[in-house]
Amino acid sequence: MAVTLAEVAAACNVSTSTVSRALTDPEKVNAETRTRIERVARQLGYAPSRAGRSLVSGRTDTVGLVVPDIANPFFPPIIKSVQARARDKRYAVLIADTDEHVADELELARGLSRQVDGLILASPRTAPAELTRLAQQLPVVFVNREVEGAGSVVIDENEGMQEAVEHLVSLGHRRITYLAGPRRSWSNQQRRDALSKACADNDVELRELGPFEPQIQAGMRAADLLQSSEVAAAIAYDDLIALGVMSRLTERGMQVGREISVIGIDDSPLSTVTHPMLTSIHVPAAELGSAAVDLLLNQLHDDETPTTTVKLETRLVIRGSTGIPPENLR
Amino acid sequence: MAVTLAEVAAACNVSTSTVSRALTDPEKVNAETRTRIERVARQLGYAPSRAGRSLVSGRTDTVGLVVPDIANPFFPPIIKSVQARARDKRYAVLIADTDEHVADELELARGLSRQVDGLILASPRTAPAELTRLAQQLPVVFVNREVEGAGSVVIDENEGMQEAVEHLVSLGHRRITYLAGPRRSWSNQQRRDALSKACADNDVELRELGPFEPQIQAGMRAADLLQSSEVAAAIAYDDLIALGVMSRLTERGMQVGREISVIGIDDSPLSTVTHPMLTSIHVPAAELGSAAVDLLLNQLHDDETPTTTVKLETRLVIRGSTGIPPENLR
DNA sequence: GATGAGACTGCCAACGTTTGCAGCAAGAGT
DNA sequence: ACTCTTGCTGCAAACGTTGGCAGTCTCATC
Repeated sequence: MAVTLAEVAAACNVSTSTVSRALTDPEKVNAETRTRIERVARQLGYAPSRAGRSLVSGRTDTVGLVVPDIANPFFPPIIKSVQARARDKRYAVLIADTDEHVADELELARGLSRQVDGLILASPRTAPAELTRLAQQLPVVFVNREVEGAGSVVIDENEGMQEAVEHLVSLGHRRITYLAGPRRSWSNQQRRDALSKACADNDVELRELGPFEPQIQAGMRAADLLQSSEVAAAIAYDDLIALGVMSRLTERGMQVGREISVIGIDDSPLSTVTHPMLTSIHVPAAELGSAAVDLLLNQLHDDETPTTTVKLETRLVIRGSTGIPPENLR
Repeated sequence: MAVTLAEVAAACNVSTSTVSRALTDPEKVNAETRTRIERVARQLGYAPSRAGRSLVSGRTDTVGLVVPDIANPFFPPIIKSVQARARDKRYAVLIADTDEHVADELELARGLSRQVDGLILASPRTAPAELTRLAQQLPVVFVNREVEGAGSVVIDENEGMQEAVEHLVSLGHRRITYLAGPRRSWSNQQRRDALSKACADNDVELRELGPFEPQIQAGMRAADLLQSSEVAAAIAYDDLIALGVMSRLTERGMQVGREISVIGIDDSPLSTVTHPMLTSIHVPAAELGSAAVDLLLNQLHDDETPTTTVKLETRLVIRGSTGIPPENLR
């Protein structure tokens, strides 16, 4: 079916080795024959067989990417940047979606691990011990999670949270409710801690509702809880929950940004489709992806680079969903 | 590094052939040795090398999927269902994102074609001749586009459009503006034709604005055009444009669903986050994906099955973004 | 003219798997 | 006791690529 080295070799009256060298190690072969081989190869439409190459090299030139939910708008930018960076470096990307199903996560990663050189796990929720074990079996980089003995790219939500709390305080809020993400989520812990610290620093009372799955529906559920507990300011685990909250509250006649302030996290493109637009803590999603690829590829090529953690900054993006609290709730 | 057939064979005192057979053709080997081999293989954590297998079989057990934009909420459900179905059938999925860059589309597909058994192209915008040519080189299934000589899964927007127009007419609209998608998009043509027919059937005047890229920003641009041309009812090429329109109009103080009616197409999850919620023509995205995989796998296994076109139905989902037009615009 | 160096190329083994073919042993039928 | 079948297993080739090693040829040097 496909054109092989042997066919090119035959057409050029040289051996397969020479063709192979001409195409991968151009200096090692006579300039004249090289150009001839290159011409014929192009003419015949030769493309090296990945399988053949992979068999002898032991590499697949493919990386795996496991995400919890492609439909969550937080991930597509990450996926895109992973793909773009990988493509630059001549790597293909195999993607798996766990559908937020924690139990499948490890299984999918293991399945992928057989056909890739390295793995990127985005926002994994599997137990730390398992992840460490996985990272011992092949190069793995974690996004949005720090794992012992493996490379990680994480975000530092402290600044963003600090800014968010200060923003609310400056508007007159003294009480903030956190709409928690999944109970065992690492980033939920990070965000809660960051918020907790920011609240303590600013002498703000912190309450919590949840946990909620990072989905719009869950946010709608959160909205009803919020409404019945007379909350004036809420920071959600992520934009999806925040958007669900806004949608539901607006539907029920509340004026978001006046009667209640809502802040999301991720600053996904959706933040701008609602009215008012969602104030959100910006997360540099594209950089998360490319940094992860860089880390992984370093680990693949430069034998044993230390497993570092890259930390990216966050900042608050103020839009219309936050405002001065009503008098009775200050 | 990885456990090979040979190691399992050595541990069992049999030949590699026997191990291979025991694991792939269980009936061909003695029950006793088979169970022994299976046990040892599991114990050693043996997993067949895809490269080795691929080399002899000529197959990769991988399918490629090319989408225009992962971040467009229309595609994630398709991607998910493609992955799910492929996984059921023991296929891996390689994904490429063209970033709406038409020129890259073919290049990405060709790149992928070297490492997959078949290809699924979602909403491609490449010229028909090129697509036909591609389909001659390897099995390809097109989603949201009909191509000569290749399998296709498309949607029939006629019913949905008919329902949409009837819905608007029943509310009192006599004029509809179509917010066109990309000029050379096949599905834009389909949608425009379906709308055109529905309008003719219902004696409604049809106008058009555009083209617009399927992005929220473009929708915002469309909103300003709409506002300056006193339109009371608009049907957008897709939800993203519709959402951008709504967002921008609301921001500028217009009451969507009262002063102006907006209808989207795709019925993406985002339709419910806005206020009012977006009336949209529902497209069975999940079925698009799984049908595409089924078609492709048929093509891969049952030698030469006829290249059929699967057509899926659409229907209108009425929400709050449509309503009775203001008196002066009837 | 013998020797050496250097440039280039071919041979061959190896990667891990599958599979046609042949070999072998055991049992059945005559 | 002989053949024939049946059931199981091993041998070896093949898939396409790479790379170590050795071979050939040319040319310069002494």
